[in-house]
Amino acid sequence: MTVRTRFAPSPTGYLHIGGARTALFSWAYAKKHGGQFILRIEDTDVARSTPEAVQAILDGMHWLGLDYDEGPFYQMRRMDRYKQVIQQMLDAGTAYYCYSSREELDALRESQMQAGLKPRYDGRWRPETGKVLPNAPKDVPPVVRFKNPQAGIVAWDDMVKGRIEISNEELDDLIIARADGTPTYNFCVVVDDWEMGITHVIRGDDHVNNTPRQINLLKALNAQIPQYAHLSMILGDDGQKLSKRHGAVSVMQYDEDGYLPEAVLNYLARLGWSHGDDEVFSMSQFCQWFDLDHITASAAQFNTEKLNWLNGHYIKTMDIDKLAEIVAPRLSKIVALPAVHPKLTDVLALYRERANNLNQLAADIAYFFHAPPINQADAEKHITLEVLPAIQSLYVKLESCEWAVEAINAAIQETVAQSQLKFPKVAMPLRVMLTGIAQSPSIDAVMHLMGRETVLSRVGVYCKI
RNA sequence: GUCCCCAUCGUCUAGAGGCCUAGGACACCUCCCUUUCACGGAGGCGACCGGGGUUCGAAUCCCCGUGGGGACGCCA
Repeated sequence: MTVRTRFAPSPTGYLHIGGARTALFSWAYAKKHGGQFILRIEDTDVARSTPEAVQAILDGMHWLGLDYDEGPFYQMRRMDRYKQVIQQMLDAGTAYYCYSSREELDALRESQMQAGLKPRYDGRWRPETGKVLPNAPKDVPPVVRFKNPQAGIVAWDDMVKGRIEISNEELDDLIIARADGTPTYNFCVVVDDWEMGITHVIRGDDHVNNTPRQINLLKALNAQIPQYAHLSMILGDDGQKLSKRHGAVSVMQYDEDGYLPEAVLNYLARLGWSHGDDEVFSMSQFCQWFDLDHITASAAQFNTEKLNWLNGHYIKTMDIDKLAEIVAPRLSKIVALPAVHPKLTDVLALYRERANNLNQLAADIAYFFHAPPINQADAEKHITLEVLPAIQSLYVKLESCEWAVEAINAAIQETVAQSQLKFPKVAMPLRVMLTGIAQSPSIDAVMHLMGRETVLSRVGVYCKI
């Protein structure tokens, strides 16, 4: 039996970080076992589903590189099939019409809650041998309910949480078709998982409560029961549940915020799953290692600091040409590139070591491409009357020296010796003049890369007598 | 309220009864490297929720508490 997994988001919002991890684990599990990963869009909630959300999910999957073998399948396009199955169940007596109005149901729920009971449908329209049903009201379009077993237990061995048993007494007859005839979530999932041959359902643990209902439905349909693995949720950086206002941003927001998909993927893989002490690994390595035995059963808190560290790691180690490709558009947003400028890959070679964010990296190197604003505090601290004569004499040397790192360094050393200043006394003001701030890589390397013309023009500002 | 799930450093985690004086990573601190800031290197700080069992032996198994979370929709 080949493994078939699926990711089944409802298009009511972005692909957020929790959904992305669920997708990642499902994807990896299929890859690991040489099976198929299926994307299914659960869009039966017509009121809340939007094409924009569908696109956002597709974009997120694409950015992360989570490719699917089949799909995307849209549930709205399978309506006929669902209705067919509902009719079969009606005919087989495993489902029935219920004419209770919403108001009636609300009142029932209310009174049960008051009495300290779990709110459940009381089965007033459930046909039973020997039971006399009320007359169907003319003005209430009926819903279809599943005739859930009333005794016994439903149990499954969850691949993450272990054995879970629920008494059928806890369950009620869930609605599988609305009054307008459209099928509901639990029913569509069951039909789809069944007909798409899903062998492993890997999903968020907010679905644990749906599982016994789905298993009962599957049994009523004589369908194979898949394996279930329920992943615990991801909490925000502050330990709070992710929500619209609480960092539940789209994965695409991470792209916008300067993160590499490699870093996000690696981070997510390690959040709730482990392979001994391994922290940094590629997706192909992950797909070889991934299993359901090493998934943590408890919720995990998102940690941006660690993501930053991983992001830095991938920025430092990735192919430099590819890095340049990614940084270029971010740089363009900050500065218009001049006709003549240092090669981006050369600049990145000098700067990637100190970066852990693509946007920050682009901002940090912008001074190579335009005259930077000078930080006043840094200027006042380092560009002093005391050092100006030395800078002026260096300027003259730079006009004619060979334009190589060693030669530039020699010129600075010579200036240092002649002026009897310490090296930093000369290097720091240069930094500020050239980069605008007091921190940069080796000043000689920066100058070399920047080019003689730019260096002389930026230093020259301070050399007018 | 009812049902279900969860519980190791601040955070992510290793841990399948003796390998645990509880390991790694991020963060933090110190030192080294150094031409500033980073990077890198070497150290350091820091945890088994509480109580009972079971056992020669428990972070690991069981029970009870406590705390946290989820679910109880004609949402998914």
